[in-house]
Amino acid sequence: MVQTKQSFEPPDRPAVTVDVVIFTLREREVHVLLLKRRYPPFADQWAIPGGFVKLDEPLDQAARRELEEETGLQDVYLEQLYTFGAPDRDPRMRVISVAYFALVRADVQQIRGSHESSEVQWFAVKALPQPLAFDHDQIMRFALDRLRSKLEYTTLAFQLLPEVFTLPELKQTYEQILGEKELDRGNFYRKIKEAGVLESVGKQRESGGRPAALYRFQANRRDNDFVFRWREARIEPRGEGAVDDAVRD
Amino acid sequence: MVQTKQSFEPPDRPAVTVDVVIFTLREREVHVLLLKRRYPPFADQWAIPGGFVKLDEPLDQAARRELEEETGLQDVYLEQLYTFGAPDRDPRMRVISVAYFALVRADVQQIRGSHESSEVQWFAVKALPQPLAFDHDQIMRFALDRLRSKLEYTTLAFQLLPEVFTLPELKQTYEQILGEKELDRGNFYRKIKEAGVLESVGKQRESGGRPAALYRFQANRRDNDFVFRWREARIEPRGEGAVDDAVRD
DNA sequence: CCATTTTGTGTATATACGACACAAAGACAT
DNA sequence: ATGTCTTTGTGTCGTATATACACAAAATGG
Repeated sequence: MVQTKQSFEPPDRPAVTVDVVIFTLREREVHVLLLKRRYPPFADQWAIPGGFVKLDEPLDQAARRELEEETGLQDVYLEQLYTFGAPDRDPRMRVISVAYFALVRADVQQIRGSHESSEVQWFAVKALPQPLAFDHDQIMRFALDRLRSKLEYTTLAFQLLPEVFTLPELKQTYEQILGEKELDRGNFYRKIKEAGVLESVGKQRESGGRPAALYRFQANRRDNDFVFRWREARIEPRGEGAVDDAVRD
Repeated sequence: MVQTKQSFEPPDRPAVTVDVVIFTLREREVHVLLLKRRYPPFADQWAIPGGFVKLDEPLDQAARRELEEETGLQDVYLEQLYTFGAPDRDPRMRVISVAYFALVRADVQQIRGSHESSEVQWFAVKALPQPLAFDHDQIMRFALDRLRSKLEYTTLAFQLLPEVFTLPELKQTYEQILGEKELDRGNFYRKIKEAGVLESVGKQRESGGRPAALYRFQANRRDNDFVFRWREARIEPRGEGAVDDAVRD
């Protein structure tokens, strides 16, 4: 496939990697998966999993491969986040990183440890080790911002919950991601039910007080004409344009 | 800077380019800048301007360089769009393209023709030549989707208009980008004025009927805490997740 | 000076939002 | 049993916001 042609001789090439911010829900809190680096640079610091893109490999396939290597998970929600390319972000060489974020369900927890690095560990996003290696603090901020903002108008939260869940669990997930503020139960329930994306599973489950009804996300709704806006606990709308300004990438 | 280190020998590297979708307003319509390719592949087809990223060059600086080379413009709004990396998107070799979109003001029209390609031309987005070279049709769809969706909650439209403009012009710009449907004048005026981002310039200008008042965008509002939602002419919310699905990149 | 065109403003109705009260369903203790 | 406690679920009410639409204002031209 690589064939030299007239007037198409690219200069020295940067390396290209994918990094994947993997979110999940553990004990009702949002967590991300980090690896501890064994060698310099940034030895003994925590980093987002990632690796080189193979020459004939699509970008999101590379992201899925990394995800699978680190967690053993397949078929998770994956979305490209942003591409980071500051010339000095890796001191060894020019590395351009296409960052992704992934959401894995709370009930599929057969996460296997990785072989490559000394340690793999879930961290609550509220208690991340800092600083992370490379520019991964910045990537993490991007991922969290995106997750928060998309939560306001998509069904992303369902990707984090187990197959079957209760409304209090769903509500708590929203609160976790959006911030501290507690959402109003009545308004939340009404809005989510009016959206018509929930399917009752009839059963119940105990949790201290009155049992909560179980629901399942309407999987058949492949027509994603669904918009679920949540404004009550609005986070400061630091628009992406401003973010970009801050990147100076 | 490039130094070989232990256990960090990347495989053959893909080439990395930046492509820039450049939007402007010409005769009240949204246009994009395209180049006609002189050589294969895709000879004589139209393409989005772009080029290789230099080894020590930040990504958005590369995008600004391409933009400047093609249009002579500086200090325009620029935002990273998405990174396209399908292995076969360029038949010659593996090329990963970081796409950007730019908004240039209508009044700064000293666009100089390019030297590199045979032709440079503005096209109305409603009358694009098709198909474009490479996967540029897809990139164009992405850019338009992003422009539309960001128009609902940011001040992006002002980046397309000249320094001083009228409310009918602003309204028409929104209509152009959002689609066909005509927005309600009363509601639009009220909303935009309540947002408090307009500064009256007092003067007037003729246009057939009653003269329209002139306004300037409040530049001092660098604090982008401003949110301008427009819902009336809601476009089908094909969320980015769905878009990603469609990419299969 | 009256018709026409386009800009600008006001109003009325419907819908959505946010705060809050209260009922329902279990567990547990007395 | 009965009452208290806790959490879930539903209803309501005032307010804000959105949308549709009417009408006034400022020019132009016969």
